[in-house]
Parts: sequence; C-alpha cells; structure tokens
Amino acid sequence: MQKNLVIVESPAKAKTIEKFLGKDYKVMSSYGHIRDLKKKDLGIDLANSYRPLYEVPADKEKLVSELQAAVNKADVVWLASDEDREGEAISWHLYETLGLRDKQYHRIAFHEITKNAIFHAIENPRRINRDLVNAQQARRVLDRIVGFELSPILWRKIKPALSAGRVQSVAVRLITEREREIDAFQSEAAYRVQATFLKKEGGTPYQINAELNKRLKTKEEALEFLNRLKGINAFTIDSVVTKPAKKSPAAPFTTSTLQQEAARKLGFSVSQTMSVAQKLYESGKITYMRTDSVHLSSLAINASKAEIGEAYGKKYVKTRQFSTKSKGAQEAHEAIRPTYMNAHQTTGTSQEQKLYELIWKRTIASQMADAELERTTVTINIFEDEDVKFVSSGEVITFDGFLRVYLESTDDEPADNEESTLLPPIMRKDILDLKESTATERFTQRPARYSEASLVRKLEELGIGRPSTYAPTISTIQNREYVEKTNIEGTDREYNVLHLKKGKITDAIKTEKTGADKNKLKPTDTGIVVNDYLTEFFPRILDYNFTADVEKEFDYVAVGAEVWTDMIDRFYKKFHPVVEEALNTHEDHKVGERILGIDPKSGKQISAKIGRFGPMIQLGTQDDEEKPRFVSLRKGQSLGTITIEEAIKLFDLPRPIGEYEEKELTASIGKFGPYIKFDGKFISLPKDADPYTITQEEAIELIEAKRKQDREKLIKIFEGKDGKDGKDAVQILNGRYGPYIAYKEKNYKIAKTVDAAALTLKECMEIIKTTKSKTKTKVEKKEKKKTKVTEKKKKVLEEEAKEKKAKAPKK
DNA sequence: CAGTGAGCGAGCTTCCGCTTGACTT
Repeated sequence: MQKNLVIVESPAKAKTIEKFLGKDYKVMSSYGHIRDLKKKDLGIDLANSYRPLYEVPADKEKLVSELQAAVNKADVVWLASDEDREGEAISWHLYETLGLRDKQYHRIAFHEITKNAIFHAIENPRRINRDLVNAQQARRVLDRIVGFELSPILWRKIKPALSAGRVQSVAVRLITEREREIDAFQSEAAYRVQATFLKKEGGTPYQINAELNKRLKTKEEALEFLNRLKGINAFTIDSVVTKPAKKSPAAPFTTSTLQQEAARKLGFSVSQTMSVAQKLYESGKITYMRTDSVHLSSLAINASKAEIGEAYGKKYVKTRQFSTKSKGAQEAHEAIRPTYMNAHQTTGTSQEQKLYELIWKRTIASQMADAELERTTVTINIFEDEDVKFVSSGEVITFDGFLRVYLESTDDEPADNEESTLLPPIMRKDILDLKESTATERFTQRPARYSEASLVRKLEELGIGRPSTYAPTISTIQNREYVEKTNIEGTDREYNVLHLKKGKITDAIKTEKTGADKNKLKPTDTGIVVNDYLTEFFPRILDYNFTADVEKEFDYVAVGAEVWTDMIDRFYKKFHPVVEEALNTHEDHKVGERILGIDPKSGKQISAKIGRFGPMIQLGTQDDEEKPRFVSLRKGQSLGTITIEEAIKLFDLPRPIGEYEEKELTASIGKFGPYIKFDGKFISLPKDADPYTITQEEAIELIEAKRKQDREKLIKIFEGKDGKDGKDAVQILNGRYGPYIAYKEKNYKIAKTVDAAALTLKECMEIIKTTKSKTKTKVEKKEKKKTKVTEKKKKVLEEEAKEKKAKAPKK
C-alpha cells in the first residue's frame, strides 16, 4: 500500500504528477473546493463574530468519502493545492474535513509541473498559512453578505430571481454607462483632404498619396481650400525623414488575453474559448488555462529557443521573462503555453487545432527578436508661410523578427486609409504636380460597445473577477437578462465628397452605413433599472475601486496585520444599515416606474415599469376599484423612451377582427410574434402582416391556408388501442423538415431515401427503435428547468438508503 | 427545431471562486 497521499486541485494534474512520483505515492484530486458556506440562508453566524457555517455540498460527498478512505490508509498526506489564497483555503478545508493531524500532513506547492519542481516542493514542505486562509474566508464571507443581502432587495423592489454581487453588478454598470455615453454622443463632421501627386520631369517618375495635416470644419472651408489648390502649379517636397523603430512581441497568454485574441482572431465566445482550452489541457497539450500569470518556466523558454533557432535561425531568438501587470494577480500557475514546444500543431477538432496554433504562435513569438522597421514621413509644402501641409508616411520592415510568426490584433477598427505603404524613392526639393484631390466629409465615431472579450479585459484591468470567473460572469449577466447581445442593422447616412481634378471641382453626395453593431453587449431595461437603483443606494459596492480597496484589506489579513472578522465587522456595520434603509424606502415593485400620463379613454393612469415578466405597461393603479391591466413591451421598445401613445396602442391587442364560421377571430402578439386566434388555435402571421391592421378577409385566408397545410400534414395513421389519437398510435406526418413519425410524444425523422407514404407499421416500429429521437418530452423539458428539484429528490433517496444501511445489522 | 401564446395565493430565487461532469425506472 502507498504510504503517501498527495492531493491536488485538478485531476489532469494528478495524473501527470503520479507519473513523476512513482509507486510510493497515490495522487488524488479535490476538484477544487470541497466545502463551502451553507447553500441555504446566509451561511454566516452574525451573532457569533461572523463564524462561517460550512458544509460539504451534495455533489462532493462521494468524493470526500473517497478522500477520507485514502487518508485513513496513508501515513503522510501532502496537501498540494495551488499556492494562492483559494489554494491555501482548499488545503485548510481538506485538513478540517478529513480530520488531519498536524504531524500527519505537509503543505506543498509547485508552480510548474516538472519533475524538479515537484521534488523541490517535497523537500520543502511547510504548514498551512492560517493568515492566508483567513484572507480567503474574509473574501468569501464578504461576497456572500453582499450577494445575499442585495439580491433579496431586488426581488422585493423590482422582480423575483434577480441577483447582485461585487463582480456582476459592476460588469453591468460598465455596460450601462457605456450605453449612456453612446446615447449622449454627438457626432461631428469635418472634411478630410487627400491628394495624389506626380513627380514633375527629371529623375525616376513616381506617384505619391498624401493627406492634409488638418481637417477642415465646413464645406465652405473645404471648397475654398480646393480652389486655392487649383491655382498652384508646382508643389515641393519639404522634408523626407526616416526613423528606425522597433516592435516587441506581446507576453504569452493569460486567461483574459487568450479570450480576447481567440475572439478577435477566431471569433470564439469567451466560454467557447474556455471549453476548447479545457479539452487541450485535459489531453495534456497545453498548460493550465485559468491563470493570470505571464511567467514561463525555464524549460519552456529553453524549448522555445531551440525551436526558433531551428526553424528561423539564431538571430530570431531573444528570450524574455515577462512580468504581470494586472491588478490582484496571484500567479499560482504558468502562462498558457503548449506543453511541448516542438509540437507546432495538434490533432483534434478544428477548433482545438486553431486554438492550439494560436497558443503555440503566441508563446514562440514571445521568445523571438524584436521587429525592426523604418518609418519615413514626407511633407509637401502648399502655401508659403502657412502651417498646412500634405503628409505621407510609409513603413518598411527591415527585420521581421517575431512578426514572422505572430501579430497581436487590436480591438480598434483600422482607421480608414491609414494603411502604411511602401514609399517611392523620394528626394527633398522634388517638384510635384497635383493629379487630383478629394475632400471627404467624415464623422467622429461614437464610443464602442463592449464585446464579451473587451469586457473581460476591462474587468481584469480593474482587478475585478478572476480567471475562473470571467466566462461565468458574462453568462450570468446575460442569463439574468441585464444585458443582451446587439444585432443592429444600422442606418444610411449621407456624406459629402468634393473632388478636384483637371482644374474642375465636382460636388457629390454618397451614403454609408452607420451605427451597425453585432454581438456587442447592451443593457436591457431590467439591467438599467437594477443598475440605477444599486448605484443610487449602494455607490460603494458599485464603485469601480471597491474590489481593489477590499483586496488591500485582504492583503493585510493575509500577512497577519489585520483580524479578518474585524475587517468584516467594519464593513457590515456600514453596509447593513443601508440595506435596511433601502428596504424601507420606495414602495415594493415600484423602482424604475415612469408615469406616462392619463389614458384619455378611461381616465386611468398609464405607467411603465419592470414587471414579473420584464418591462411592461400598466393601465390603472392598485388603488383603483378595477384591477389594473398589464401588457409587455414589444421588441425594440424600451422603458426610457416609450411614449404614452405607443403605450396606449399596446392595449389594442388582442384585437377582435370579426367572426368566421360563427366563431370569434382575434389578432395579437405573443411570445413567438404576431398571430391570429380562431377556434382555440393559433396561427402565426406572415412577416408582412400587422395584427393592428389585418382584416377579417386576410385572416380567413390564413385559416384556410393553415387547414390545407394540416390536411397535407397527415400522411398516414396506424391506430392504436385507443383509436387514432390514442397514446400508442403511430402517425406519419409531414413537417417543416420533411416527413417524420410521431409516436408516444416523440418524433423520429424519416430518411429522405424512404417513401414515407409506403411505410408499414412494422417498418415504422423499426425506425422508432433505431432512430434517436431528439424530441424532449414535456416532462424532460420541465425537469431541465428545475434540476434543483430532482437534486433534492436524489438527496432524499440517498438519505433513505443511508438509513437502511444503518439499520442493517453490522457484520 | 417537429409546436408555442405568462398573469394565485406557496415557496422559491441570490453571491464569488476553486474544479469537472452531466443521474436512470
């Protein structure tokens, strides 16, 4: 039996380490934390100096008993969780939960997974650092207090199941404020002037493009300028300046930079990047993907050096160690890099291959020489004694260095026409002819909305959130419907172009698209209302510096200079009274309400606010005798901008549109768009139809079309015991995606090669057996929504089983 | 993806950071 038990955080790591350590060591994984604050209620004993109430979560119970069994068999336990605040706490929770004795355990940590690092760690064991553990407890308790005291306020004041927290609420604030900047933005127009010159006789002929070094504010100014140009018949090159420049490679990937580059270069979402990286990590191809460190092991640097030397030559090698500049970095791991630098590519899905290649290139490039460039700037004189000049610049790469492998992308869209070009052989004093010149009206750009990846970058910059939480945070704020992805078509905008050629000036109007935006983050009405409410009542928590400030205090705790419960006490004594105050201010469910006015028809008040199902309009008040009427806002409408007329119009639906076959016809808008309702059935309206204007005739046409479709839908029925609609009936139907079999509430696709109408019952049953149905039954759908309910059931079952065991006689 | 269109009463929701796997009669 093995005498030594090593516990690490990740199972992939466990596997690797076990190989290094040999047969005297058993290596297990804790799969992260094994204990947490009680899931229900606050989980903190406020009356007892904030004592945390810990429990092993249900899904960790089995693991903990396996760990316990291994501990009981081992002589020595090596707690090898990561060397950071969370890692220290993981070790301590293991120590507490598994009942380790002080003489029985060693605390060790390694920053890279190499044989040397592991043996070095084993030779240098230490004790658990209680101060660091306390810093983690302070972090954990503070986050729980903030989250579990703020969220219920939102349930009462705005809508159920909302949430707030130190990280997510600030993320929403960033997005909301950016949207306000965009709303307030006034774009300004100015004329950009470009010109093309030709060299006059003598020497080698050439052509050169240049731009005026200032923009002209008005059309009059631009016209006047072109007219003055017209009168000049020779231009002189005033200066030619060439300067050497250098570009250095970016640091190897951290979680956040990987997410940004994968988004820009590969179009991956933040969570997609993480799951692909996880696959690469599990198959041993890259190092750990949740890291804030840019550090590379000496092993990796040497391997890169060898690869670069072999592939590109020695002068391309320049090894470097980068240093982390992000706030609050804990650097328990290496940067994200290939495990084996000599593997330039990898196998697997195409996503895995692409991401791997990106990581390989970034790592290799980080150890390559700077690129060397020459930047040449040419100025062309226009008028005597005036500062306005035409300027042309070009760039030549004299040594490509790391650019040979990799260039980091930027978020900024390239400014139009600023691409650097190779310049012809130009000499000072050269005389030029003007070929043509264009003055184009250009508009200043509004601020850019955040993308998932640029939001991550901003959060990291502010020191908010950790590598393991960036992706989940972004999902949370979308799941809560605080923010959503944009899909804005944009509108046409006219701009003016003045063109001078052969002494003539033409004046043209052109159009361009503006305001289009896709997959960027934008606040919803709910997000705006929640954000405004929280920033008003809890400015401290929503402050961009809040996390950085409390992190400083956690650091004091971590070095033993501060008692963690004192710190929490100071915080709570300030925070909690505001919670109480907030609960007592405002009527419930009225936050963010906008009174639009009085409905002229009924004389009742019309207001807009966030309701149980999102933004809505209310007609009447609770105090009225009659119950108020409610209606949800439509897509594209928002609380802040909806007018009373638009609001009143929403109550016109559902709209009666006469009768057909002595039954009522109504038109309305539902979850799936506009529809007409007839005889208890719903028929979706085609895109060009409007429920506010659709006529009885048009509606009847739709009903008949639907009837015809339904008739064609049914190809064949094999009746069951209970007739053709019975539970065991087999139906062959024509659906949107071709013929299919419906049986026992599930659907089975029929292959295109099969003649559906000719199928026998036997053949149908064969298809049912062999085809996998993708249909979710109603039960499954429900269960997916309420997995927690099943979890509970499971627990009850488990407990029953335990009881039985206990009752059973012992051997 | 195979068919849809909320609205009651009771009890529920929620945080951030570590880590993967995703029940069966």
